[in-house]
Amino acid sequence: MATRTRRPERRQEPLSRESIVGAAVELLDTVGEGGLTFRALAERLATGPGAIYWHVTGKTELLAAATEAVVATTVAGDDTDATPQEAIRALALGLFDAIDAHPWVGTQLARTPSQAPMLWVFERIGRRLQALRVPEAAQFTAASALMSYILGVAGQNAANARAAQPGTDRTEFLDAVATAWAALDPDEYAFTRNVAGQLREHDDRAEFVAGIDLILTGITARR
Amino acid sequence: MATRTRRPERRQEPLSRESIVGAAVELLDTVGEGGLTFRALAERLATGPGAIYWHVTGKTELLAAATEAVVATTVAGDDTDATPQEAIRALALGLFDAIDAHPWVGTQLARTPSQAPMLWVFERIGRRLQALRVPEAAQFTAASALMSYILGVAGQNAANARAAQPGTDRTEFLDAVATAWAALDPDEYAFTRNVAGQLREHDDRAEFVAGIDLILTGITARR
DNA sequence: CAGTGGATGGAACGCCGTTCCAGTCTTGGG
DNA sequence: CCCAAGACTGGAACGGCGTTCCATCCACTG
Repeated sequence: MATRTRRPERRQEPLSRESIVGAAVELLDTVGEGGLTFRALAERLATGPGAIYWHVTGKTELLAAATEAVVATTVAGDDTDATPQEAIRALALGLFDAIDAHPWVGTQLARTPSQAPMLWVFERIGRRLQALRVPEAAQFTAASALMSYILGVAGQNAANARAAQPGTDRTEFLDAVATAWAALDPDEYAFTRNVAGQLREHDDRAEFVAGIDLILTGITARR
Repeated sequence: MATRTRRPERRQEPLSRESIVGAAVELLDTVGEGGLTFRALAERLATGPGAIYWHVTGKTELLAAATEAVVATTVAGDDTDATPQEAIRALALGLFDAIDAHPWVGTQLARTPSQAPMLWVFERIGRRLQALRVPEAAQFTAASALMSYILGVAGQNAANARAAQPGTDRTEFLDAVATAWAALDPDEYAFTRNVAGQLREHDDRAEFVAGIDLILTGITARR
């Protein structure tokens, strides 16, 4: 065995807010939203639950910090010389992809939207709307509508990820829902039955930008 | 005192799924989302937690049932001879008002949207889109976009209700946020600062239908 | 070299959803 | 008319959660 060369550091790597948030993100990604526990986190960090509270006030703040950590990397890409529409699409898609990779981010954003990350998004969207020459009086409405839509999709993606959690792959899941739709009562659910096929074959990402474009069209179509 | 005329019923009013769901709705309305507890529910129903499980499989189903109970009353109003746009607006507004009165419904809908209530809404919206002569291939996209937007607003309303919970009235709350926005860094948050005034003075309901109209405009604006 | 305070981590508290089960009441078949 | 069977009740208990408490430790400072 190795000789005890020096008295070991207090910890190999001291606890810190960043290390805790990092471990929380890993835990959320691997075990899911319900898997983030102060006990599990403590075990992963080789410490006790109490120590974590020295660096973080509670679970709410921890979740907010984890969300910020993920979103910060995706919103980083700044201005390009794209058209305002393209820039908004790109911004929204960045968020979409982040949520797709980390579904719990969707839950968190939809749950407490007035946090810092959505403020970043709101600001970026707003600037592009200004570039689109949206009248000042309509800017808040337009930006809010885009935000609401994005948050709605975020929540739904998170919900779908939650629902499909077992071994089932995404296609299976979609297929199951589409089949259930197709089996609905023909009188009461005529429309839903009718679009079951589109549900089965649709591409989430493409649908998402299509929705963004719908709103952008509405915004730019002067009445 | 009254004489014991007959042996008392097992309970004055027997437990039933409906009575349990009703009590759950009352609890959610009065004490909030965190106040719905099987113990609190049992106390309100003068029974023990175990008895509730005879009628309801668990908290998830209870929340779903409570949500359905509330939404069912609002989606009840059926077809009129309004234009499709007006009908969609009315449908969405009905949902909005229900969520405004019961913020926990917003949380629930945004959290598990593939449940029955949102299917009702989806169907109704879809039929109106058909009436609008939206091309079949675009119907799923259009209906989904409207749903996502509605769910996004639902989640935000619930979040705001959660955030403002103390004694603060809505105007105060909005004022506080608007003031915070106005105090942001002028370089990093130029747009947000700019619309802080619109945030302060906006009407949630009006903004909501404005967003619906934006999407409807996008849907009906053939490219 | 003493002591002071930032940092640690294990134990404990109170509450939750859920399960278990010993009972009670109702009912319908013999 | 009785009594087994089963629907239904409600209190106790289980395991796990977020959070708090606190005895302890280590790196500094004077």
